[in-house]
Amino acid sequence: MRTLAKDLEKHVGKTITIEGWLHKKRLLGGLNFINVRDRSGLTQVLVQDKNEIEKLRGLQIGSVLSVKGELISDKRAPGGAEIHDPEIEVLVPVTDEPPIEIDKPLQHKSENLDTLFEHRVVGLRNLQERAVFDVQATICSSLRSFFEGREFTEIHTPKFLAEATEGGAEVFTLDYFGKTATLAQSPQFYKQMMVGAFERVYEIAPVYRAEPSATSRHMTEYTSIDAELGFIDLEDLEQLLSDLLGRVVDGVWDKHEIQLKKWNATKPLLPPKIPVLSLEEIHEKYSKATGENSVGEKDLRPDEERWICDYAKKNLKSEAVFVSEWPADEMKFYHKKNDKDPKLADRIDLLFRGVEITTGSMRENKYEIVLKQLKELAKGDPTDPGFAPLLSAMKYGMPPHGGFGMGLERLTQKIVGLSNVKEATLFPRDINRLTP
RNA sequence: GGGCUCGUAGUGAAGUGGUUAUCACGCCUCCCUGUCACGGAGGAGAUCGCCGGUUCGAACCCGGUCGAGCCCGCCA
Repeated sequence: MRTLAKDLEKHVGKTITIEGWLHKKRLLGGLNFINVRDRSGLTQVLVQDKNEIEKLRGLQIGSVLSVKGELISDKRAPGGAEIHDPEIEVLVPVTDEPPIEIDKPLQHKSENLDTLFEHRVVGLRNLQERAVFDVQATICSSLRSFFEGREFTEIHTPKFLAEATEGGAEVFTLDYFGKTATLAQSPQFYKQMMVGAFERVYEIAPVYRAEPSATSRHMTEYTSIDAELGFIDLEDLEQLLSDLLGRVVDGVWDKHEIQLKKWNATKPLLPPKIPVLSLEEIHEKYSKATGENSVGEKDLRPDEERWICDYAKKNLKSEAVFVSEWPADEMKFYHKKNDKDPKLADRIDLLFRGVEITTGSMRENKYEIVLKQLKELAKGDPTDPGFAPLLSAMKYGMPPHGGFGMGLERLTQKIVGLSNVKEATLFPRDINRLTP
């Protein structure tokens, strides 16, 4: 019967067996300490018997062990208890030195990220590396519980698509039994169509972008958190996102506070309602403060995104900020124009700690208008099998609806405080990397 | 797609023209009875990314090439 590191306190005084990976050796001569890692943490073992310590000679960190012995309470031991007089069985000996250190924090300098990713398989055994993905898993479970609590249905949409796309981002094309298929750059059309069936849907799944972007915030494959819901307006969407981000941050800090401290992460300042600033308002503030003139530009510069987040943290007590009032002539065909000012689109971007993590919008739900916008804005053919199903959903009754897409890795990156989105990605894919 | 920067033991770094290429971590051997970034002594490990050029002499200067990073554009 195997005991896990997290359950040690229940077994003090008993003989137990632990199984896991050799994580650290500290050989002092007569007294020798080894740490064994399992899924729940580390267990310290005190080895004094020369024959037992001899079994570990030449064994590298990562060797798989089974250790049987008496669990003794001792306040000098990390965790308050340790195994004494062990009988060690080496299940899998490892003799090759690991290519990357796994028993102390790794450096994350940007120049050396390549090494980190090249040896990801072994590097993730490092507890501090792994913590990033424990946090990411909690982000996902918090999201699922948030969405379930609000009666969203989780859906799974296809990633192979016919050629027509929403425009904007570049798409990958591939041979599909003689036809050309594309990889989904977002579940946009599908989640909208499913509002007609479920009213509220969400999906957490990979999307693919063929943009030749080599930056610290772009990848060719990333995980998109997509949600779409009917019978709402733009303010409802803002409040939903405010609640969601707050819930995720609370969930993560409740569960991983100790690990986050090791990353020097601080809990983000987030008010119950994230402040909203218009695009033009931000341009004006930025231009006035920096002397760089961005007034009239149809998007935010990366530097502007960083600047306005600093501004919001200092002046609005929020490390997230919504950007509203985007120009309608730059919008996607499925976006909805503002009722009062048709020069504007009902779109909001969510900036968090200097980077855009979300784009959300109200969608045009009237069949004739979507049809018109498709032709004019996307130069799309309504009979194209890529567009026809969406139009069909509109034709047969779609309520006012809206939704958003959020980058899971960017969110993880900003919560942990990493400088490159790839550090928050298990096996990153970018224009230069397809392995491991 | 444009611009800038960087490739030196397994890992991270120092070395800006002079012949045995330096340091730290890791690894190996020995010593060490409370370690927890253990400590001490010794040792192994590098055709200085690759190709060519300049030079009496190149890790260092020049050209090319391959690889990587950052910024911009674009996006989540």
